[in-house]
Amino acid sequence: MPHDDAKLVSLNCGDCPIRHRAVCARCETDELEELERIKYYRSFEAGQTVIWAGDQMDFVASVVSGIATLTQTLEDGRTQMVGLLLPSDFVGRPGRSRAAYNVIATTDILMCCFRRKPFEDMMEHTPHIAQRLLQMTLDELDAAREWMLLLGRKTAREKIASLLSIVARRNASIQMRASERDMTFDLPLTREAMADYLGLTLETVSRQMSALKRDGVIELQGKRHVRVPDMDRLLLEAGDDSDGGFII
Amino acid sequence: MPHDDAKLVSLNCGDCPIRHRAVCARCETDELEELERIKYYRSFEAGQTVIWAGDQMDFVASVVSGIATLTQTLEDGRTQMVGLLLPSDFVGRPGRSRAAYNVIATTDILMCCFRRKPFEDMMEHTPHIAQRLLQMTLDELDAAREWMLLLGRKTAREKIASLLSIVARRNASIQMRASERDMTFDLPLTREAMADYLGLTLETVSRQMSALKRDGVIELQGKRHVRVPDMDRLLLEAGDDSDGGFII
DNA sequence: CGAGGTTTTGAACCTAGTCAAGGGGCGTGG
DNA sequence: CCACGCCCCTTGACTAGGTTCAAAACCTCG
Repeated sequence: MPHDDAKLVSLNCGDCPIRHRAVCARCETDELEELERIKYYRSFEAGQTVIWAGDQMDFVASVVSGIATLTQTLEDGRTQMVGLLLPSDFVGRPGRSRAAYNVIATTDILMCCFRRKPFEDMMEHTPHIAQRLLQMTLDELDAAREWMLLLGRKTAREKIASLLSIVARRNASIQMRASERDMTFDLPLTREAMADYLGLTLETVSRQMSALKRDGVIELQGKRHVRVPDMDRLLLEAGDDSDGGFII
Repeated sequence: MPHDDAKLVSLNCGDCPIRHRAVCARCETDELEELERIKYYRSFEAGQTVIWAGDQMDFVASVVSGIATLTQTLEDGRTQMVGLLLPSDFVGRPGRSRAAYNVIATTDILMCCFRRKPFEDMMEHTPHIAQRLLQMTLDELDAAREWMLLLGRKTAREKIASLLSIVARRNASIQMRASERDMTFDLPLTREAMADYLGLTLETVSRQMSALKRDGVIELQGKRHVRVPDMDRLLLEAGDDSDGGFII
């Protein structure tokens, strides 16, 4: 039995930090009440495995806070990250009883879980949930496809620059100041996790980080704290279209 | 204006070859009638571009027959395939007015199109469509993630073997004889398209095809016709788990 | 038969991987 | 307080897998 060490938490949906971005975003008050009855919280510490691929999984969940990764592995141990789970992201698939991927907590995380069967039943008569889940899944599919371009066609340097701009952009959107050229943030990932994200080795990640630093594209304070003096320069290094690939 | 040369076709939903697998799979007769009113057919010849990324797109569609590809490109021309569209697959995204990817017909194709606005409206009050679309999108997301593992972590030889087993398996499922060890099929893709799928150059694809042939994993009659004498051997070469990665 | 597109093959090159050693920060325990 | 071990990261030297550039074979279609 996993999850033995999950701590118990209680939270009112109305006060939930991801209330307006998670699967429940479109739910009305009465629908929230129904969800409230089947939900429970679980927390995991940084480094813990939330679920192993192939495990029985009788819940689905939203990430409330913290960061987790979705990874896939080949028998010989080669591993590829296939998803990065941020607050409000959804874990699990309605209608599927076994996990398809490993879910690993990168930082301490809190998850809002729903027992799978009741959740599936509720989806049947609550279009608001299915609608929101569809929207979220379509967004994830777009992100996965962007990522495929990165994995298949970008150079190591471009891959690193792309990852940094993604993290920077996400950070900016949280702090609500996307316009500034100068950006500072903490990398939530180890070099190894970055390598698994980008389809590289950790040595290559390290070398390219050093190269970007040497070339003045980024500044490092410690291993994880990054300053980007010129965001446009970084985006250029990432090799994307100048607009960052946004489509409305 | 593109699509000038699209041929007109007429088809009754009841007789449609993708009736039970496309977005409309779960629709009742009355819902089909409503769809029938907003649908129209378009056909494209092999090699034609159906849509350019960024183009205005005022329809969504199902592939009825033939094969198309979804590709993304960097400014310098590097291109990565991010989706392979087979009969019953869905094109376009409700709620989005501009295409995110290039859609290119690989063979002659026939598409069943729905004007976007009416389709979106219909989705609102027809849960059967949204439900089916969610299911299809989740499947696509799984496929994309499997693909990410391939792009990020597999060797050229494993990539080729993986692609061949995917095509072989799909072929078997259409012909309903998955149990046979020996399989024969036509590759629907050029070497260049294979390369774009796998994140390789066409030269590498060609070399690895030759190597697999030399090693007796596959037999070639012409460039495109493939015979796999031992499917298990091919799956082994693909580097996946022995079960092919199926999860129920 | 010739033209154009597709594929194969060869040789040189280069990017990223592999293997190995060492640095730096941090917590624990003497 | 310092020493030690541990983990994470960096750097170096070498290797290998895949790309690039180039040429030629193959196919199909007019």
